[in-house]
Amino acid sequence: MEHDPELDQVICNALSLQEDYPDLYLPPSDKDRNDSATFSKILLEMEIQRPLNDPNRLQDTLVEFYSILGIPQEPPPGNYVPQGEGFLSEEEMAISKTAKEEKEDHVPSASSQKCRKRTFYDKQQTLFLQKQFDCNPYPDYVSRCCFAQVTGIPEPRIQVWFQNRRARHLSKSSTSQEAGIDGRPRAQTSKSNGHPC
Amino acid sequence: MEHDPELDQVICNALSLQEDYPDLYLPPSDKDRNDSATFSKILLEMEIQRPLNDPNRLQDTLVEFYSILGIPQEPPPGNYVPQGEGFLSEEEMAISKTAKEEKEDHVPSASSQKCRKRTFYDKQQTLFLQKQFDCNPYPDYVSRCCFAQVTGIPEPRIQVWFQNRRARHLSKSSTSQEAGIDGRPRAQTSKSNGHPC
DNA sequence: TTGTAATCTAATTTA
DNA sequence: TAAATTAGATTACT
Repeated sequence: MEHDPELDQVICNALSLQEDYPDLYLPPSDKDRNDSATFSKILLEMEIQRPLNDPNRLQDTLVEFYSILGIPQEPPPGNYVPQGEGFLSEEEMAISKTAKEEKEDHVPSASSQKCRKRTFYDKQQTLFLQKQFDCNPYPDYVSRCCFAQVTGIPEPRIQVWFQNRRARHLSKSSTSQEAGIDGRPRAQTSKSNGHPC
Repeated sequence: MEHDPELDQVICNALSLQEDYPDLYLPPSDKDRNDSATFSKILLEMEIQRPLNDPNRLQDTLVEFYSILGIPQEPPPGNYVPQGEGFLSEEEMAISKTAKEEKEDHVPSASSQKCRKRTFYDKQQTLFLQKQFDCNPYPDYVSRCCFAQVTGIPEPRIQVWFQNRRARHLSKSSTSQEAGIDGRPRAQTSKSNGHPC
């Protein structure tokens, strides 16, 4: 078998997707996944490349395509209400309420949800991350993925957590002390700023 | 029913998690999800708060806990091999090979995977994002989620895409022209740098 | 080589 | 107080 760079690329993409979605680590329920893939494919292939910045129009479009695909739920991104009783079951009613209120607001571009909502981590998660931070304030991607697996916090959030933590902790220690932290001291002046790959 | 801020917080966390993992938009397969939740919970509750920076030790720990939970797969983050034939079925063998090679390398902290592997987007995805960018180079969280749904690209990746795109496109146009782009011109000097929430 | 995804710092805003 | 966002600079890889 020869080396196929195109296949390599496909694999890299797939792995990267996997790593963004730890759910894919689980035994897959293929039917659902294919539905999702089909959905995206149809949307893209029908070349909906008009600007989607009018949320109402996009909302309508999404609902339309979901109904074409025979998926009953309407898909408001950010407040979809799961039907099953797994994982989020206890919050279902409240989420439903939130979604309805959002609907009545009708102006998501206002103050209702410009930013991603702040995530709050519980004591165990914070403690865990702090321990890792004390050991190495610059965890690489693999480590971050490990932390994500253990804490249940998505890897991108963990990355942000470490960024913010470094901003607070390292700069403070560099002003008060000589930044004698294990791993790279790093925060020195403003040179060699890029990533350490 | 009274207002419960604690419940609100739980809901916010849940929504944020959902938004990081579009898979949760799908009809959930509850058993699998509970397995995952249980896994994380056990790991946290047994207070594995020792530093996880030795990947080999973590690897062993994860395998051990997976076996405790009766989950047969070993979970190397970044190169787990899915068993089903959905979504990634075509690449299974090749991914398996990659995972095995990674295993033999045994030194993930070297050059094998410090960074997240670069993701490549196909023409349609790029075209779609470019159209959105031309319309508004500062999509808010809701818009980014919409783009994520349509393109199948995870929201955090879309955020990075727009960051890089702004870095290239906006600064270039501001030097050559007067930055007369729709939406905020923004990139003017170096004041009011924070986020626009 | 060029283009682009990923990473970092520093400053900032919001809840 | 801390998570989220941005600009700007940099690095790695194709």
